[in-house]
Amino acid sequence: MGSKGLFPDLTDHTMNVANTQIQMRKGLLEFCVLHIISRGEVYTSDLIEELTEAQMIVVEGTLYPLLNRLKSAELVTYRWVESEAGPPRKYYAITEEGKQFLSTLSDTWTSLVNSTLQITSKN
Amino acid sequence: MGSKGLFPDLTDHTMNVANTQIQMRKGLLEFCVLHIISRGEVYTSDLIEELTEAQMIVVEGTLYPLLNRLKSAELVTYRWVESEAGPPRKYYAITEEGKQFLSTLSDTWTSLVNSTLQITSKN
DNA sequence: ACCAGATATCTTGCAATACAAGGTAGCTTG
DNA sequence: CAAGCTACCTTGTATTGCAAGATATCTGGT
Repeated sequence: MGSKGLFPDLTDHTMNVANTQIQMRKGLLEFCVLHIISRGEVYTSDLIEELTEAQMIVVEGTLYPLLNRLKSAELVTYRWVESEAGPPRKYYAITEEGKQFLSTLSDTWTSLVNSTLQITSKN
Repeated sequence: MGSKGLFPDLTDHTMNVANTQIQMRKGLLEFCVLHIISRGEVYTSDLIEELTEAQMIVVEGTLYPLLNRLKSAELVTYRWVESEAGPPRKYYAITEEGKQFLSTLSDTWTSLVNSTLQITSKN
């Protein structure tokens, strides 16, 4: 939000709903992706389809780096599978380490929902 | 997670639980802070106290920039109030614009909870 | 052989922001 | 008037969602 120019930043009221929605989804997206993968092998288009069905829109530019991070952290693995029509696909599966991580994330998510409820239910 | 050095980044398994917890809270923190302010004038220590009670830890270095962003976006206002013991305090109150914003955030939050539930309840 | 289109993966650059750490300043007490 | 507390603010770092575009594979029509 910083004004990096020479002038006072009069247009810097950029805190908008869309931006906050993005913020809210961070981390949650990782949680959901890991959960979907934990249910069985999927590739990227499968993930996008299920996330979109659940009203949680995600684009490729977001998902590929996220999957690479999960892979680097050894929370998921993948194997190449040839497609009947088109280039080969990376099918992702969860690791043991990933399962433990997912379990902790579930607890964190439950806590956050409860904390938010505690605050927003006050009047 | 990129390896920026000359060697393969063997130590780059930095995707940890704490990090993801931070991600999950982004945006949500703004939502909760705005909600607390909407219930009546508070200053920073009040906010920290209530957030801590709800297990949503936050430190000053996070909260002050956040409050300044809310002020710049005209979602909240503040007035100086002298303290009986110590330096004066900024007491924050929500604006009409802030109330509308908060209402939209509530809807977003509800949607996200439902989306996550839809995904994580599958098996 | 070749080209167009569809599918799939990956990369670059930008913007936003939580946090750690440190700084400034007012007030009270001994 | 020095020490300690309270309160507000700033700087630097790391992370990451997204837009936009690049690369590569396969199929089918000509």
